[in-house]
Amino acid sequence: MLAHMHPTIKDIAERAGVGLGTVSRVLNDNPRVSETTREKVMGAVRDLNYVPSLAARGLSLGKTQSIAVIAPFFTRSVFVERLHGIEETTSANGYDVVIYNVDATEKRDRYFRTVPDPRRVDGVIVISLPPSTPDVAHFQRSSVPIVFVDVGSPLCEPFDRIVINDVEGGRMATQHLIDLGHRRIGYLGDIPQAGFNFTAGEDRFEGYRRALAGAGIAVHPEYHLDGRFGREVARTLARRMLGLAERPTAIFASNDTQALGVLEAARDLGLDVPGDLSVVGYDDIEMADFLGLTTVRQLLFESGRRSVEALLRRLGEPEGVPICDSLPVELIVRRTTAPPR
Amino acid sequence: MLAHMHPTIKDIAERAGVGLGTVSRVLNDNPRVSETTREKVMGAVRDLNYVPSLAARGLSLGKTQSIAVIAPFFTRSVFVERLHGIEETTSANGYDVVIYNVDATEKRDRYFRTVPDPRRVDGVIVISLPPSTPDVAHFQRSSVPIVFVDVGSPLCEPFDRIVINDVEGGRMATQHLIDLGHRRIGYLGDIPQAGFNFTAGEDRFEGYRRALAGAGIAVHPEYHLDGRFGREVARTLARRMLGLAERPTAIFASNDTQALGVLEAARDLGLDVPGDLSVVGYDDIEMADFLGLTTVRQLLFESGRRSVEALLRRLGEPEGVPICDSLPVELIVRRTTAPPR
DNA sequence: CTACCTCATGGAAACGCTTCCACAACATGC
DNA sequence: GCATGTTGTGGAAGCGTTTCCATGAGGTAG
Repeated sequence: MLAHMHPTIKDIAERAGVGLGTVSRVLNDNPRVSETTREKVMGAVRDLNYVPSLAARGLSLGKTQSIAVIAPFFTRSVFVERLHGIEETTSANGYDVVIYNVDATEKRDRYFRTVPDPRRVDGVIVISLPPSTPDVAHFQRSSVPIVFVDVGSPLCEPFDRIVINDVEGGRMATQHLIDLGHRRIGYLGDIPQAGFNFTAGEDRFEGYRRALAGAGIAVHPEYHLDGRFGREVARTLARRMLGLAERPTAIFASNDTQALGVLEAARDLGLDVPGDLSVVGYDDIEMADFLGLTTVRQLLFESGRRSVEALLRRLGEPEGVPICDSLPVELIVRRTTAPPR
Repeated sequence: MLAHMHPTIKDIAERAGVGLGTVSRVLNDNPRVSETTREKVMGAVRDLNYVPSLAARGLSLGKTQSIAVIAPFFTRSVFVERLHGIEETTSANGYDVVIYNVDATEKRDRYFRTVPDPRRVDGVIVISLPPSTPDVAHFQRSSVPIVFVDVGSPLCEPFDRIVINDVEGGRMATQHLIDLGHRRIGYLGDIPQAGFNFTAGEDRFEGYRRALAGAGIAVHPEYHLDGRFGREVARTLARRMLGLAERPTAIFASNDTQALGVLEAARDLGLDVPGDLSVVGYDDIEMADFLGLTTVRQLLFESGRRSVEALLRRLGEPEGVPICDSLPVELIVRRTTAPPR
């Protein structure tokens, strides 16, 4: 017995003594089927353990029941959390998630060109990767709905997007330090990784700049350093900044990982945190809680969830003005910030 | 102009002035095509910007060019790292990765039943989730190759698998403490999350047990506590263990996250690490390095890479004895272990 | 009793690909 | 000169769905 073979609607039709169309109608809840035949068919479906072929349905319908996620460095907690929200919402709605990890600009370009294909996926979520003008033109030609998460670029305005108010987050972090009485406040950012043009860093810096301006504090160029993402680089840079004759009494790092580097640098130099140095991070990754790091929390999981919802909405309603969903940020004050001595 | 429509091989055939079969042959590098027609076809492919339909090819060939990963709690760093290795290797070989995150046993059961379907994916990688006997029967009936990663269960022997020598890892960690002169060594494990039957914890405990036995140290029941995965629970349990009249001078936690909880407990109780208490973790997640946590490193990324390689091998060679690839573990000594006072 | 709807149903066509079979054109061996 | 390859090619069949169209059965109204 070919018990392991997969039955097709033809097998079901034969066993139930009905036609192919009828089986398909039953499976798709078409009301134009009598109750008795419906039951006969459902019986055969159970008997033969029928499972429809997604590929065949996809071919016939032009739908794949799967959505693609294009994200950079998906091992970083920030992306993992977003992906988590995406996965949960997607699976709850009967879609599959296909992940495309971008660890080099060539991969991004390749995925941007090949993934948004209606025969491949029903929708695409792009995280933190701003497209170029040709990319946008290509996306618009494609009939696949695209949602951008955490991409501030104005080029994305024709598409649905979930944005984070990073300017506000940067402002809040900096204002917190100002409110504590700090005047010499350093900023440690990550360098827009060659060609990636992440915008979050710049926005957070803009918030920092505005907060200082609002308090009438001049931006001291030596208090602003950027480096490649990662703890080690941040540690080195922070050490340099803390070695200045008139060193800052507080440092705002544009993400928690770099904030850890700052903490290490402080430890290296024998500086007490928060006594000699206040430190604020950004993202509120798990480690931040463990270390008592003051930071700015963003709704990562939620951003993933909403991106899927936006996609599903767009699938039902292809036309219509693009929505822009802005997520709030929140300052989480812990033990690495205090008034300066 | 329907410039945005996707051309089919029929369009290519017409434009190149050849038949459908010829186009297909060119696209599949069939040698039975003359050089001149091959060039004509390739020209048409470029002109029309042809991209083949995966669904159609899949339907015709019974292949999908995608592999599934079924993993529990994929936000935990351990799984993220493994997934990273999987994604990288998979994309390098022209396959797509579809992720199925298991956060409840029902989801695991559902995925186990529905995902290993040759019409859905070409292969399946299961991480840390031991199957039941009926599951195994179902997997064997299915024609989809399956690779298990980090599943010690003997039920998996009919399948390819990548295993981690967790017994040895547990032994190494414990032996390290014994070598330092500790005799009162606690063990903090994670509870086999209701129904999941993760085996790693038990194996690590077994290693702990053997190391003690080898040194002629009796296992003290009060020095062994298990709790749900997570820092907070571990913190509570560790506090309990450290509150004993004769408290342990060292604790081996079965994973780094729980080791963090132990560190917190020590902090709570004003115990100096490693002066009053030595702590060893397991996994070597990023935080371990930051905190100077002594731990056991396993090759997470590598385990992902190898699982894909095993799958690809199996796709080329469906029959043949299942391979069992055992990955080494390594003790990383940092600053949380020292001889007892 | 006839004309006309409605409802349930069967099956062909279409989706875009691969593969197999048939055939034509030409070369080879005796 | 004829059988016998060999090579390149075209196109039909098949993969498993959905959908559209045709049909027959039964119901209702005149």
